[in-house]
Amino acid sequence: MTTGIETKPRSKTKRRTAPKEVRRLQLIEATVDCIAERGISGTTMAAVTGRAGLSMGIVSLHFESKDNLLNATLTHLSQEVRSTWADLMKDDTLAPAERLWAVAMSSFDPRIFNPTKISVWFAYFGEVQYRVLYRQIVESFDDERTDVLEDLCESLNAGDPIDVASIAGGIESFSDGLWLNAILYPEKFTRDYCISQMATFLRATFPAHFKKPNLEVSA
Amino acid sequence: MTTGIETKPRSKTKRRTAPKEVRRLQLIEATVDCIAERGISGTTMAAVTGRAGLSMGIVSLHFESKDNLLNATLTHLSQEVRSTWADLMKDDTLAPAERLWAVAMSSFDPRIFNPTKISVWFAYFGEVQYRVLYRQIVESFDDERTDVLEDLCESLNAGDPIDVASIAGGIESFSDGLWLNAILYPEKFTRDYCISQMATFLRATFPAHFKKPNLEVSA
DNA sequence: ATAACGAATGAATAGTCATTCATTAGTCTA
DNA sequence: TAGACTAATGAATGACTATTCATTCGTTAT
Repeated sequence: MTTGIETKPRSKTKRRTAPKEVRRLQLIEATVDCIAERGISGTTMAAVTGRAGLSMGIVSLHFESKDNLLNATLTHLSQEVRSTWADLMKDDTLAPAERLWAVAMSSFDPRIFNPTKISVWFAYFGEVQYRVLYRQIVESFDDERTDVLEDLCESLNAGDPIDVASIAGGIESFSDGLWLNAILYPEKFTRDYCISQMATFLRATFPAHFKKPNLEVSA
Repeated sequence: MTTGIETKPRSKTKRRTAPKEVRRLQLIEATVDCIAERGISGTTMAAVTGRAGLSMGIVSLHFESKDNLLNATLTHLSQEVRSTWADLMKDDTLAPAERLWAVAMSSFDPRIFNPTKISVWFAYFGEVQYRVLYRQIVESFDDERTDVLEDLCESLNAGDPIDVASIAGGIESFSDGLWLNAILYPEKFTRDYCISQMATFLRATFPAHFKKPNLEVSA
């Protein structure tokens, strides 16, 4: 620890063995925090394991290598985003318009829409160009969401398939753009501001379904 | 060159001295290419200087340090984006609606909207959370564009100031989101697709000013 | 209680990289 | 052309980091 890396002081109790899944999650969460604080390249093994309160060798024990840990962390983030919208879809009392609204707004659920998580996402996006696996992981989860959005647009719109794909693409782009601005300009792009931006977007896109006294976000 | 780094073979002619500005630009351009290919952390001094056909020591001669080179590269990119829209504003024969259209569409000018440039932008965005200077550089150029967009919206809208800021924020977010998707999904988010997305957005936002047989992009 | 096993440790290793600076080469002046 | 000045070089240096593995420790079964 020659550098000024902030580490959670190792617990004074004797070391304990723990189930594989506990250790994996512990390391993934430490990785998320490290990336948010110092970026992917600043996320050294010493920093991750120190923050997790474990020893250096533990990563190869549970993930084989740093690369694997980084991949697992991205997969974990993707699953977290997926469950944020997919859980809402389980409620089958919702009308299609409400479902579309809920999925679109789920991007701003505080569990995933916060400075730490968003900055980790953009750390990965910054490497997507030359890390094939990162792109594949992100794509596999995004595809699923795109399909759901397209189906929902279809059921509202009865439009031709091309428009449906385009509208779904617009919703996703807009929400990605709001995420980026949320880390660039957190003062302006607060959660409430982003939600109201998305609301305006949805109302303009489906004026027949979303009226002025708008539906509320469920999250 | 123990790794497989691709370097432009050093020219066989004798080395030449060159004006400071030539060397600086040469190094900045090599840096852009390197970042697009291997990310910021993969952008080593050996990679940059090798690609520029120069020796390792040259960076400290012209930029003092790697950090300075990285800052200068981001500033260079920002200036390039700025001049892409600012040059269009020089044409004072354009009506406000045409000016707004032109500024919004300038994001997709091939000089700045291409895989190399966009991926370098996102490499920097990925570090913006913990590199104060990166955020400051981006912000200083963005503020200027936001002001211009707000003024143009104002002159179209005659709306209240809050709406104007919000609409400008929407245009910027949407264009950022299209950029991100352009590197994630280049097959779908082509230049033409992004332009048509932005056209739809502008028409929905200002139905009175942008009719179906829409204005053409000037770039 | 103790043996046996797997989890966890962390010092040592091997490698990478930014920076330095003594040296070399091109250019300009007198 | 000689001398002086500055641009450019690249080997050497020192700092940092992922990975390894012999050792230690905790837990479980007997």
